[in-house]
Amino acid sequence: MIKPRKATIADVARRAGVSTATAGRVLGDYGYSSGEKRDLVLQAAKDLGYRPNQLARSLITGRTRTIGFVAGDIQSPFYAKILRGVSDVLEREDFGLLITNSDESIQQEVCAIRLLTEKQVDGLIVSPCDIEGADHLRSLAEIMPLVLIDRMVDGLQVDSVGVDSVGAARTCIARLIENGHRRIGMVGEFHTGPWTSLDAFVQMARSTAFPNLNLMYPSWQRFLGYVRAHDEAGLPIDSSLIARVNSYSTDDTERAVHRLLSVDDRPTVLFTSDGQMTQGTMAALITARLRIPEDISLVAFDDLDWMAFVPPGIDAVAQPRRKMGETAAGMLLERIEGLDAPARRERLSPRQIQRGSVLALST
Amino acid sequence: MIKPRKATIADVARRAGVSTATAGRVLGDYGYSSGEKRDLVLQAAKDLGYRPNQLARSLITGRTRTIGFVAGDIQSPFYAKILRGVSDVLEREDFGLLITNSDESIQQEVCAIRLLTEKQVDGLIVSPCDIEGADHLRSLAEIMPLVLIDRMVDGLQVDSVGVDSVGAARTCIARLIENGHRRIGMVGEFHTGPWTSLDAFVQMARSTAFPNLNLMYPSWQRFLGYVRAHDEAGLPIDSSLIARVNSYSTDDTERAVHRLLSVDDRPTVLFTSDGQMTQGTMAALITARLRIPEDISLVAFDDLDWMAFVPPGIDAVAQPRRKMGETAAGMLLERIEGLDAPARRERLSPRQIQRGSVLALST
DNA sequence: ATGAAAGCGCTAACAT
DNA sequence: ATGTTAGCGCTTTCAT
Repeated sequence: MIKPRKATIADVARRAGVSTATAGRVLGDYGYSSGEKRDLVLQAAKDLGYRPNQLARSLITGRTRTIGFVAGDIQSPFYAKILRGVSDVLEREDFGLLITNSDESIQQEVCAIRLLTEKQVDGLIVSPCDIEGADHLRSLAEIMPLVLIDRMVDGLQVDSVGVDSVGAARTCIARLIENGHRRIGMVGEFHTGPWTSLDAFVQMARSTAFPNLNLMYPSWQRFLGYVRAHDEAGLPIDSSLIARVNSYSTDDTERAVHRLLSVDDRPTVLFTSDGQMTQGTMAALITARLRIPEDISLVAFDDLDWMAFVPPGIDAVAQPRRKMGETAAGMLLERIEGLDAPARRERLSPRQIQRGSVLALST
Repeated sequence: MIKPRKATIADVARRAGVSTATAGRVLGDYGYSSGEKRDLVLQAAKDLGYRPNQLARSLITGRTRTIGFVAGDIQSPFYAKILRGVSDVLEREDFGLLITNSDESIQQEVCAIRLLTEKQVDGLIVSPCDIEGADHLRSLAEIMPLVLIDRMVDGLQVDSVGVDSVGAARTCIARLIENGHRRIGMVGEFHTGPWTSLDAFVQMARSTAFPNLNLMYPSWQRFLGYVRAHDEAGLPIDSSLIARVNSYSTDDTERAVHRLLSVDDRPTVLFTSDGQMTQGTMAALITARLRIPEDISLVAFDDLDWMAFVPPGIDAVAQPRRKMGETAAGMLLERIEGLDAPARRERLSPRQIQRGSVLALST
């Protein structure tokens, strides 16, 4: 591999018989330039196969036309779809996209952000792994535009995009109740968050002085929707119906679901709080040889590719993931362009998809 | 958002009472420095909250510690998993990852590569959308390390990673034949490639002067495996059993499969050539109300998350996607470190997973 | 071991 | 409209 020294603006200028400034002006498309010199420079650039060095340009302008994305795990369909939306918007604007995984670890998140800022990205989209104590995000927001996705952070006034988890879960659970379900199981990742017990959370959910909904993890928000729907229907909350999974692992989820199903009066339907939980739950139902919806009904938060095939089709709350990515990228670009406005909260509405995995119970 | 001017090496040097060269040496960890000055500089850097500007460093060293990845579509599980593997290896080496989508369009691929090279990436991993006429890749390979993934390019001597598609398909089809299947349908994306008709391909597959296997699209390679298995078993090839889909669209695939199933003597088993084809095929089978494996058997190339749940579990040829990404990234980093060796072809072996979607036919 | 100075490739004042 | 010059923040000779 021979690396021929690449042509610089000085080379082009020399060949065109103009100054570097003029060459820069036509090549960089800024400032004045006459048609004559213009052609000269363009021709010279072509002859030499000139390619601009964005690094040099960025060093001086202070802008890289590159943004960073810190995802939980880019291989999960949730982030992969979001990433696609982000990427589409950026491509249109000729921006680059640097990606990293946090694996839900605050240390990795900090490292990822340091890497990205040192590479001088113009802005960052982060799906923060902690909604509190995120001091690094607070100081980050002071030095560059930041958009949060999926989760918000306490006391951080920056743009963010997410979905109306509480409302969507409420609607979803309300339908189950209308269909005669009374023992509604839920499978969620409740490892994180300030509430030690689910009952404590339920207590608080019913008090008037409830903390800002946005400051809860999505799974807690979905649980809140679950509680709200029950309260509205006058149904009690039985916390033995909630499988509290302590990780995003499929195996842990499967085990938790098995425990949930092994009780005397097992739930007639299961509601899962996200894609990971849904996969573990499906695995558990298959192992337990339970048919959907004859033996047990199922509704999932987050729609996945296979839900349309798996007979009889799995009902889902579909999050507009690609749109979330597009929105986040759009907001970030506006900030990068200099938009000075109060922090915006974009709350997209999930779509309820019914396919036949919920049995109507005759009560 | 107030942007306090960021501390530079000059600021640190001034505060520490040393020259910028010395400050640079300790901060950049190169050259000599005495313990005394060292502490001074480190302390000053800490006080000022100094963060190096990698851009400036890169401009001078000519290396950005960033590589680019041109995928077909990052939201597909295939690329998303590969990307994760790439990302893991890079993270360990403190490299950044810029990603782009080609959407299987040569124009977009060219644009993506231009964007990435202008940002001065140290190397590129590309899943090329065309295996011939890829001049831009040839000239790219002359100026920076390049690793190809999933597909190779005619006449391009660079490192590449893929799987043994021919062998894996052959093994897979051979098992179907052993199980008594005689009418084996295949669903593949055969839009691209030099062969106008499947029969012409089969002719060539049987001739001794066969072109380099690596210079075929994966779906053609898989079809070759299909042909080989048939030839070995002395079974004729009936091209009416091959659904030739002309895009990666699920709808097109579904239609093609419906046509395949509407013939008098329809196939007893379907073999799909990749994840996209599998999804379309599943949708078609559900619509046609065919049960797996009672009414029709199914084997898929590429294992997807849901294949373990969908009763009775879908048999699959599992590609080590994450490993493919790790391997590609590893090879690229070696080249970036200066490795000078002939082009390497890494061919990973897929794993055959049997779950129960193939019925043993009594013949 | 340290400092002075040059310069990576480009843009941005400032002249003219 | 064009050229001259001075950097952006850092690394890298080359002296000392």
